[in-house]
Amino acid sequence: MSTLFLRTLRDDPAGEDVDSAKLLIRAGYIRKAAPGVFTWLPLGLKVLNKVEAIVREEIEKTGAQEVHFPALLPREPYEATGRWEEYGDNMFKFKDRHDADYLLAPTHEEMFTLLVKDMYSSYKDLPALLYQIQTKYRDEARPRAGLIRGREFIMKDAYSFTVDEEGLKKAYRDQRDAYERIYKRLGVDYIIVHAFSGPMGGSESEEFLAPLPIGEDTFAQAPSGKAWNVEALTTPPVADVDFSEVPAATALPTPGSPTIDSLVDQANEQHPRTDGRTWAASDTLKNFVAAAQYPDGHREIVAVGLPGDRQVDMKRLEAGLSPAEVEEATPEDLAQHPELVKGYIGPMVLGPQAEAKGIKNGVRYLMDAHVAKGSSWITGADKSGVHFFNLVYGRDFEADGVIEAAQIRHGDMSPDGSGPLSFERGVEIGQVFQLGLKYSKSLDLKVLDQNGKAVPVWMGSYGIGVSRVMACIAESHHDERGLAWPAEIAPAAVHVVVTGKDQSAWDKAEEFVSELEAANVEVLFDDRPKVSPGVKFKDSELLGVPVVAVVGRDFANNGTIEIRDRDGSNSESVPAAEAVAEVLKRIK
RNA sequence: CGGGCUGUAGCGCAGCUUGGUAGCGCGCCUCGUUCGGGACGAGGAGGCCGCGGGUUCAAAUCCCGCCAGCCCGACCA
Repeated sequence: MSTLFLRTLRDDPAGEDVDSAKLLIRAGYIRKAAPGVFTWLPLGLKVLNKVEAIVREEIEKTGAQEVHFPALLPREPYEATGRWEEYGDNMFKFKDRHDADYLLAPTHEEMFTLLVKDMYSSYKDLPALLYQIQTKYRDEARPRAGLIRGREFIMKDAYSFTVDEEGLKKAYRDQRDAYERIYKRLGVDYIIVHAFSGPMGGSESEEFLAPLPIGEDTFAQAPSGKAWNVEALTTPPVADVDFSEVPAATALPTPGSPTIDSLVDQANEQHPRTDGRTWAASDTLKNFVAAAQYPDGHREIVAVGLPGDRQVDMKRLEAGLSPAEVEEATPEDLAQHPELVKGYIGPMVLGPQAEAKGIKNGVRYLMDAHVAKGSSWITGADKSGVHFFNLVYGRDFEADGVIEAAQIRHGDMSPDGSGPLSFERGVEIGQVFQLGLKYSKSLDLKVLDQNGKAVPVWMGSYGIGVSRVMACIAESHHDERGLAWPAEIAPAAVHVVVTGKDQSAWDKAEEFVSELEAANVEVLFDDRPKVSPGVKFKDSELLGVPVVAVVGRDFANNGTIEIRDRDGSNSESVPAAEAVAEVLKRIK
């Protein structure tokens, strides 16, 4: 360490929000170069390289071959898949001196697809499995959490190319298994959640999340142990309700009730129930008007019916209307639909009812999956200050379809019916995806099958956020004194500290380090002269190497070397002659 | 993109209200003492006080503009 390029900091850096970023900077592993952009220092690179090595080793075991694309790419391939536009401001775009458009790749599906298209044209060439470990760029609106959400980050991305869906499923399975091995070896906790595949297209997809309170993704867990990304949650079918006793629907005055709260108050005041119960928000049906903007430029107005006691979850709604981007209908949107009376919008002017009445507004009416057939509602009567009571879904009105739009709450039934859901936060550290034919179709990747017929290739994509995983490990493996790396990725196996002014201890430490190195043990040797023991101990805790060996006072006094774990536990003083064996025992 | 806050030595910060020699802690250099839990003494190096303009005899400090960073929100395969 006397020559290691390192400067540890005593104070937390200003402006870092998460422990992993603070500690990695303080311990001299990384340095911030710009928001969301970091410089890797020798110790940080060591850890990163170890993470990469494990990822490489396990991915190679699946038969994947490593390639390396440029990060700097021309516009054309991204134009072909529509992502030049779709990525929007999140992609770093710029022009070269000839005024040609370029980008810093946020992802490489296009390039992999085109590469295979260039080189292969027969079913005999497949399956093919390629991967790279690459720096990716995304111009995040707001980078945060250090390496966890940066604008430049390192990712392993792999792609499978197979002639049929069965091949894809097998490749998917293989990668998924490899991911489990990787995360286990890295010593990072993970949970596999069912994911919505989003604008990437395709069908089956799972995310690997590191459960961390600082995570930005919320996932739901069922008692069965299964987990879902909130966007991917489905509501289990709700049983039909018997409405034979429900009286005919009536439109009643509810003056000044444009909101659910005011409506419930008005209903209880003006039209109290006779069964002793009071009206509640859950008795009302709220009709939310959304605008769906499709990639082809088409804008559709959609109404969604959902129980009044639930909020609209825009992410889930958007997932249901994919690939459209969804926002609440603007005043301009509503101006085109005078039949939609703000605050009093009801089913009777929407979907099938509208058509039956001859209102040709083209507004699709989608029902949230929580709403049971046969359930009766208080809902808008399309006139200011008037609501329907006892309007029954399936008797008085119908919908054009069912959608997942309502916010999921703690305690809701899980999709597999195993019990109530609970929620936790996590950081996405990997994702496996059955892309299907999306990219092969848009980029025309085909091979000739046995019959000489050109067929599109089935693709899968598999990503691991390498630098992000490292940060997650730092995030979950530290205490108030510093980092505490799992042995597999620690920058060294043992941190040897020499203290005191006794020359024999310094000589012994040198010898000890040589012996360890001869035994193939990676050593971080704190041989800084004129640095007090306290500083060296504090730094050893900050740096987080799992085993610490101290050659100092005890050696001078009685020839022993103290060996302990990073957290100070399992401290033992062993005769110098046995110290190497003791270290080997611990790092086994 | 909206709201809030902050830019002063390598790092963390004070000074700004009330204009007048630019400070503290850590780190760094030299000498000596110390040497198992962030040692001590003495001496030292290091600043376009974010940038530009204005007010003033005089601006880190007051005014205007810009830029950058951080936090909350929007956004986020």
